[in-house]
Amino acid sequence: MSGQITIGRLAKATDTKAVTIRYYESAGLISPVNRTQGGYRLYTDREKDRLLFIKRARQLGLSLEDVKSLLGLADDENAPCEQVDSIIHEQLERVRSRVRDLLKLEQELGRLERGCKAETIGECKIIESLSR
Amino acid sequence: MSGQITIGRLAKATDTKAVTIRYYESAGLISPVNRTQGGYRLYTDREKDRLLFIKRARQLGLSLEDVKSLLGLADDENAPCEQVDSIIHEQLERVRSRVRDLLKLEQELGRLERGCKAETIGECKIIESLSR
DNA sequence: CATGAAGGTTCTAGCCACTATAAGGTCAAG
DNA sequence: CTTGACCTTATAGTGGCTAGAACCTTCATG
Repeated sequence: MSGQITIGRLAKATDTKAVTIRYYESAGLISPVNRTQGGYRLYTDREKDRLLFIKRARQLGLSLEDVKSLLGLADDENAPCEQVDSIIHEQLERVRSRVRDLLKLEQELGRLERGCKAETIGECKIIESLSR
Repeated sequence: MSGQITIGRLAKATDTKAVTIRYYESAGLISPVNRTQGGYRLYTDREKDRLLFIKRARQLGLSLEDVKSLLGLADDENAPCEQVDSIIHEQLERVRSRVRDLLKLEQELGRLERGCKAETIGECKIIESLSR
């Protein structure tokens, strides 16, 4: 029961930045909240929960678009969770494919690194590989 | 000895897009070339080689900034190749660290995927995890 | 030599998810 | 009432392109 807090406190409480919270509002992930007479945004636990949800989803590497979908889905208790599953599944596939690509890259970079025993650019195997 | 070619032909020859080549020029990776009377850029093998160098470096995941440095270094035969090595080494480290992160993500996403046997959002373990 | 298609030119805006900066207004404590 | 921490909006920038508009050039045809 922390009552109403300003954006800075919410930022601290959720380890986000105030600008990011405002950005989420402008992007439609968090709806506009009540303001003080002076125009300061006032947040409640509701927004804190929502922001933490967003944070956790972002930590899964999901796009804001996907996070937005999840937030929408989360609000309808009786809807089937197929779409949730497929968002997660597709993300998993993206991650797996990215890992495969990066492992190939790691191999290649490793080969280059080990291959170069030169002192000067003229003899450098790395520059040589890149040049053809 | 292909002589002078227009941007579209260079693009085809290097599997790049013309806009990308112009972008590289504006970014300082390729220097401005001679033009026809009508203003068409005319490229030679020199630029073709340079572009292929850029492509290969980009395939290693290097930033245009790093590619630019490599191009600069490549031009000085007698310079030590330390800096080349360190660009590659740092990229390798970035890739390794990214792989580690993505593998953790894969674990987490896999757990979520396997954990959800629910039919509706109300019982969905994924939404539950994200909600706290 | 005229025409038309294919391909070139510059410029501007958009993508994503922020980050940075400026110029100003509000709030609470002392 | 002043101070200083915090808030406000607006604008521009990041990287590495991509998309589109409006216009101009080139070159193979008829």
